[in-house]
Amino acid sequence: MPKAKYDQIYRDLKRKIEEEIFAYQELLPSENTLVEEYQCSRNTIRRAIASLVRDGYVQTMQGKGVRNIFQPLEQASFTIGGIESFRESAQRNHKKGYTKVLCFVELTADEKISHRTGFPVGSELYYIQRLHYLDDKPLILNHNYFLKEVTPGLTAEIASQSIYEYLEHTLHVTIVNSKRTMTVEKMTEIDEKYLDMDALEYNCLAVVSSQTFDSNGIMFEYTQSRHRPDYFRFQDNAVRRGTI
Amino acid sequence: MPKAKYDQIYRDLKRKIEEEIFAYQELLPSENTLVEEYQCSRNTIRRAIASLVRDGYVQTMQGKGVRNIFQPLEQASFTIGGIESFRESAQRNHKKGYTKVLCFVELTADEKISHRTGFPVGSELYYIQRLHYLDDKPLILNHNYFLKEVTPGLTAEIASQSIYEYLEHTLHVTIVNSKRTMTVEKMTEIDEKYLDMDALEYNCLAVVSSQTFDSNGIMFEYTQSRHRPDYFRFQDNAVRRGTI
DNA sequence: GCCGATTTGTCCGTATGTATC
DNA sequence: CGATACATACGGACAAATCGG
Repeated sequence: MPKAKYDQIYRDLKRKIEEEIFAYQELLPSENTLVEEYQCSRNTIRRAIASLVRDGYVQTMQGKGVRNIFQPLEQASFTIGGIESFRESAQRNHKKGYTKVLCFVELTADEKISHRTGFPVGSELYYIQRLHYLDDKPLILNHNYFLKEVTPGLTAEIASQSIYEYLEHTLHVTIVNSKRTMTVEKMTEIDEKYLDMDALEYNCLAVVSSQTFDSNGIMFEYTQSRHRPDYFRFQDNAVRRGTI
Repeated sequence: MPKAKYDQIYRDLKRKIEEEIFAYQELLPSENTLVEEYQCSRNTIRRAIASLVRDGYVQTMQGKGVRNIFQPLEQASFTIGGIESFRESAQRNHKKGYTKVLCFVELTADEKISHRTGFPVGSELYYIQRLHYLDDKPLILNHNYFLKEVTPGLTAEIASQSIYEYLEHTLHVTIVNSKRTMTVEKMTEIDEKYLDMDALEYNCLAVVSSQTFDSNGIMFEYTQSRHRPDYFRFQDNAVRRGTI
């Protein structure tokens, strides 16, 4: 739980924007006004605002002010945002999810696995195959590779609950950074079977591959998530350099 | 051209990382060392480093240092990054691209268009349909909607070159923010025809929808880009809150 | 068009806290 | 324990863009 002042201000402003206390296209109070309001330095206010810019909530305009450009949207489908587990995503999307473990083995990275995942040859790994359900529909087929050295004691039981919860709360591994690549791939028979798809309808999947790093800068996870295309949605906000 | 000091330092460090002057997993010089080296304040150094973190180039570790986690990758296919035009992307990926204009009309947003694009009903728009080729292969079918008020004088001729170049250099519109959504959609007959696809192979497309804002916080562009799945690749870096 | 007030952008110096070694 | 390194926060100065009179 971050209790930094800039983070509290950031979250307070974010809430006010989401609750439309600031209207769309309206200017937020000036930085100096917010300094008075929150009793802090201007730097701290600016840091909170920079985070809102990165989220695509506001737009700063030199000489004019900070404009609210947040539009509440009907997110019909399952939306992927920053770094979060399936559980957290399910909660944020107000859905009930559960996870079935299809396979749980230990293995050593050979040349082929190394090339695919980015782990060095010889790394001791857990390989886990899981199916994520949302509202009783199988949506995501997940292939996880975890570095045993960083994630000792992982079990199929834990994998059926939340691996991230185990990592953060029991092992105190902190997830910091995640590099993701999104592509579209042909559906395999395995995908078809587990995701309950008809290849005549869709014959492709949305595939998200990610490498995740812990607070020591060690890559400890490689995951390939294969998503049902009709429930996949990825959101992003790009900002031209200069503001952050 | 940003000539801010923090931006120069950011780009210099980025270059050194890309050229592997700092090795993978190596620690960068400490902030205080960089303060000496670049003759600036610690805040300025920290700002440059924060940008590198956001790019997924480095990882900061309190009490330890800043670790280089950049891995040069073989980007076999066309990669999408931040905000950039097709032309810029083509150059970055070292490919030759050209653009064919399929349709160029002016229209007024009705209820349906408004709902799809986010423009208010009654907005005067340019609607442009374009096909982007890379190495003589049609890769992207683009549907653009531009707000006439912000982008006056747009022509089919300009659209066949670079609309963004016209906007930035002639109209001096500065693109600041872009909200994007990625989904996978069924291929239509139009897609199939123009993108030269065989629906028996792939029957889906990667679809990127984006709303783009100018420096006044006005949404002036809505674009839907329909990508050939076999050449589509989107990269992203997610960071847990706290660093930025 | 100019001037002054307002607002955001950049940069600096300093102090203190916290994590690592 | 002390030294080192990053994290947070403050306050101040000046630049650049905008707006109203």
